[in-house]
Amino acid sequence: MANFPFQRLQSDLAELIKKTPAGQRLPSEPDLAKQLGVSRATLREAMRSFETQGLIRRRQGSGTFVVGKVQALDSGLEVLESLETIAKRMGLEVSISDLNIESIVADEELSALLGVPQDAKLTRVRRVIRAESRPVAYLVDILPEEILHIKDLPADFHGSVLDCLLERGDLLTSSRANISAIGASADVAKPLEIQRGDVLLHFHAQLFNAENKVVDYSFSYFIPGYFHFHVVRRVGNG
Amino acid sequence: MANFPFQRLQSDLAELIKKTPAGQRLPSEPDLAKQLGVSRATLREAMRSFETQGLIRRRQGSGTFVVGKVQALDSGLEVLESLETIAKRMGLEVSISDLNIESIVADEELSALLGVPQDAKLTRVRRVIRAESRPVAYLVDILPEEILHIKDLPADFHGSVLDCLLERGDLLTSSRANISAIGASADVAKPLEIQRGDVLLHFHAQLFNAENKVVDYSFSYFIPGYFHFHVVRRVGNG
DNA sequence: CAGTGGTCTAGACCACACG
DNA sequence: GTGTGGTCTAGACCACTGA
Repeated sequence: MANFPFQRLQSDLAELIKKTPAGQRLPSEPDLAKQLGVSRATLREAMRSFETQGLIRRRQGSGTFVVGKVQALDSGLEVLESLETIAKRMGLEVSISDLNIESIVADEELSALLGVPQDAKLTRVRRVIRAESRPVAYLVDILPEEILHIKDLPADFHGSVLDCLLERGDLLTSSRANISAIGASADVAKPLEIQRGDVLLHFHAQLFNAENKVVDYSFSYFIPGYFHFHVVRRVGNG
Repeated sequence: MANFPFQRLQSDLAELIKKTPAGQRLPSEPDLAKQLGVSRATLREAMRSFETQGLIRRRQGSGTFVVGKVQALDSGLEVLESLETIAKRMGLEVSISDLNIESIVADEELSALLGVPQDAKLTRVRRVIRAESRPVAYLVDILPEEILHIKDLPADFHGSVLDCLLERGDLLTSSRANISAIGASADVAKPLEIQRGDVLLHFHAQLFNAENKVVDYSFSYFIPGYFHFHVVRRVGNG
């Protein structure tokens, strides 16, 4: 018995996943745990990283499946584009699910972020973005109702609030995005069909119009393996 | 007994941490688990997110401590600056530890990334960056030996390879950084004094000189709570 | 040395998918 | 119903800290 079960386990798992054809189901967790000589808890912990890399997908009630090589959505951060636009350019299919549109009221935090009075009415749009039928991102946009009323959203809304505003002719200039990493909370883990605590890349951003007013505040959660975000950084004058 | 132990647990923990003075030790894990009516495994899972937020710090053998409010290092991604430069501008103390400088040989991957022949000699610099004595980032730079030989590093090297090259007068233009999120591997968890699997923000970047040659390839791992990275994104012409 | 966090185990019960 | 992954428990052993 190795002294470091976890390291061994990860390489064993990597090998197993590699040699399993795409779409195939892995042995069940209890079986696999026995085969690999570890407890189920340890096995599950080791599987997490493979899931955030997009190599496997677990589905409650049905099993854990090996995923074929995924084409990640590739985007430079200097330009703000919708995921739809990026996907289209790359020739990928994306769709949305779990669409939820609600009218909410500004609390202290939102009133500060959006520059509106407290208790102002807001529109919140939440949805899951899927690439090749897999959930890959969870997006939440919050806008003042004057900017976007629930009724303003087209019946065939297909995922991007940004594209909606642009098509309408709104003059938008830029977005300020904060970039972080978080563990998935229960709220976001469920729609993304991942485990609570799984690693996510997280943006929260303010979108500005030509008058420098905030028209949209958004939270975005990305499953890392499905995205390649990059940015070119100028070297500061030394 | 609540049906959702975890949610309750997280808010109970948040409250406990809030009302505990900075620097104070929390009860031990077995004690706390009993107090809160959960198993130790569940308690530890719930504590993870507070650690990546920089609210608590766990030290093996001594205990879990509440951390006073931290001033995060704030940086725009348009400009590449060393963490040292950022910290200095903000009036924060940073130091380095676990400095390791080695000569290595290019494998296939590194030869492609750095644009050097396979088996070329490279210099690798690894170190932990600490802010107010806490580990907050783990940085690895890899450069061709012609660019930076081990002997070229000053005896008083204090953390930034970028600053080193700039002070020497190298003409550097820009860096291309890829941004992702990962769970900490054992290798990086140990020097950062966090748990394996904890959430980290991850950059890997190529640094270019005036001739558009790659002079440095770097991996960076950041504990999310100690950093605020942001970027201004131009709205793509719709 | 006693007490702490770090890791792992074995087993239980649940919610969900599918036949 | 049966089998899957999702969650939680109770307890063990280890490595480390600090008196």
